[in-house]
Amino acid sequence: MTNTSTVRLTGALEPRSGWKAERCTIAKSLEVVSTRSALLIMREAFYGTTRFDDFAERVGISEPVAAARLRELVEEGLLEREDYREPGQRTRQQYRLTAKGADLFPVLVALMKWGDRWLDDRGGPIELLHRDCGEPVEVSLHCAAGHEVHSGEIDVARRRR
Amino acid sequence: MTNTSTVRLTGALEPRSGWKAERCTIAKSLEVVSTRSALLIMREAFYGTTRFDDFAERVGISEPVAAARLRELVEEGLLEREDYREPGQRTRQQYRLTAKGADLFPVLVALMKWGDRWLDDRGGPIELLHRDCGEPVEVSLHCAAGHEVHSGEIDVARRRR
DNA sequence: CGGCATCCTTAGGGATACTG
DNA sequence: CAGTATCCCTAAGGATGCCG
Repeated sequence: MTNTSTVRLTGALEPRSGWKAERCTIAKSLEVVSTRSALLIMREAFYGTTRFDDFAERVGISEPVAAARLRELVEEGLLEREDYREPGQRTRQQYRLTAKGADLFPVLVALMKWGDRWLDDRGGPIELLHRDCGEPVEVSLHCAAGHEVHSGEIDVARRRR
Repeated sequence: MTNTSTVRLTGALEPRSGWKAERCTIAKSLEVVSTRSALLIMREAFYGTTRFDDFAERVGISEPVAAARLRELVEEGLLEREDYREPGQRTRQQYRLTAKGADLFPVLVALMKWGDRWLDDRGGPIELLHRDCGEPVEVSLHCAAGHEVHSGEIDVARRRR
């Protein structure tokens, strides 16, 4: 009997078919955000942090590391750097989420929810609440027909086209 | 005006409140699976891979790295190692997903979907389909009341209790 | 088959000091 | 404030070879 948590590979994806996942977009995503510091900087960006020193301090990394990660995240298009000046103040810089960066939010929530369930004895320190209705926010897998789906109920196929 | 992609920190979470995210479960999760090889091994586990050599070959990592990551993932409880013997065959080992490991699936799907949208010009090489109805599988954020939610519509609060 | 031992290179990251 | 420069350490990972 096979593990009920595995997906089912169909069509041209069986292990002996020569499929090597070289175009795997999980791997591609990890090329961009596989480091702890990169994902924690993204977390801070979602929390509203925009300034260099705040990123370094709140993530708990040194300035050289913050500088390297921020530069890479800007190069990859997840953050954009802009100067701004409030009336009577000097020019400041800020890093802001781009659409590409903002779209990474489900990854962070999925990591947080997993950690809440498996790595914290009190279910995690914070809660995400839908502002409109106050209900807790969850991450889930579902199909286009609206059914909730688990890993064991999934077929994997080459994208047709 | 603030970035519409950021969440809103409420109550005792404002930047000057002393909140330092030291119990952050995103950070804790990344302690377990922040390396590329760990997450790609988990991907392979979901694809049904169970044997040492297959992990190393299909992930594209050397045996020493595969050995180190598999050992760590077993220690962390995401995989379990077991011996099995088919009738008339010699004993083999296999690595199987635990409940804790299987629960990581949404993280991998979220990474894959992000990569499909932003890092591949054809929307990604593979599709996940709900076996029961054949419809594509998506990952989404929603509240307990069933509303779809985006990052800009979320309040973050300390967990009450 | 399922590893481990050894050696090597590179990347991630900290500490400190310095600059515009 | 927003970094850069320098130095150092450790972790990630590849290559090769060996072993039960």
